[in-house]
Amino acid sequence: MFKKETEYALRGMVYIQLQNLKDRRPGVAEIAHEIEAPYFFTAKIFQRLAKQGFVKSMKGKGGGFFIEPEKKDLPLKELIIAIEGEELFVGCGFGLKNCDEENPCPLHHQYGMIRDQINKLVAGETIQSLAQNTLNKTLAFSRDTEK
Amino acid sequence: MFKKETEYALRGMVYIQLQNLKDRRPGVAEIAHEIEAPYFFTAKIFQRLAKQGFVKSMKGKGGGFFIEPEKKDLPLKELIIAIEGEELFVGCGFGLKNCDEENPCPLHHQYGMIRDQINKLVAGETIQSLAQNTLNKTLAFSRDTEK
DNA sequence: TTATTAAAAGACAAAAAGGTCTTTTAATAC
DNA sequence: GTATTAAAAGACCTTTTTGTCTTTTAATAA
Repeated sequence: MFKKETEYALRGMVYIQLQNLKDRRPGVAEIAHEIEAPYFFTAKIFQRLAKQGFVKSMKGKGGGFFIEPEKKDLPLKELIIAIEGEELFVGCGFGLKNCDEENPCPLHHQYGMIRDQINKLVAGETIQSLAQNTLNKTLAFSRDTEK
Repeated sequence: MFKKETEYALRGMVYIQLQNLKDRRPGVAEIAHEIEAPYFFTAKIFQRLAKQGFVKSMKGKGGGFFIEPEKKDLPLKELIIAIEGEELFVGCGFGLKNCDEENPCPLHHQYGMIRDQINKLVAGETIQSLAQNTLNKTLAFSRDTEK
């Protein structure tokens, strides 16, 4: 469904938020390890997210990543679109350019319902809501769970 | 959602089926043109599908592709899996290897519902049912519609 | 100010996806 | 048979995605 980059970004953002709630700022090494993503790839992804303002970072000793309070309630959708574009949210299941109500592809209505659900999900959930899910439900999304 | 290759395959299969219903066997050139896919790429895709038994082909004059009666009711899902594997139908939205009921990711339940819908759609529809959709609904899935 | 820590920047590389083209094989038409 | 038509086979290429690594910059600690 999502690209690897998007998956790593989502997992990493939730991990950062969870740590921030404990007043910690995890660094790339910690994030990559916990979300089971390659170190350098993780570094690159979060550099980009930092440049785009989704996270803040601090260099040097005690440095690491953190999410500003006003950003933690950003819908996942915006993060996803920033990474992989919006095809998933607007495209036709059949891949047709000009598929619409006037001119529907054979999957138009059925696929439309699924696409609407995807939209609803990622527009409704936020990094914060996922972090809360994790806290509430005796969690599970990373090595944390192995305890 | 789907790979380009899958989209072309779905569009092409439906087009072949529609033409078969008119007792025609379209060739690669015709298929590629009608579904707006690159000629050589389309050729490669249908060679593979022929090798896998999803379509039959005939060489030489009057040759082209056709779908055997017993194959036309094959669920889209089988075709899709043959092309791009089953990740879409089994994977975790978060990309976790061991995400399950015991150990759910923060998106587990919400994403699970979407994945179930996708499964239901592609398990329920067939090349034939899509062709019928097209015939019934004053169609639309290709250049045909430009009339 | 020097050492250390950690992110930023950016080059580089491997793998997968997407796409192109030439040659070969098999069918039909003559 | 020969010519023609059209798929099969397979080499090749381009772009995107995924991943790696080195060097630079900025922060803190001593």
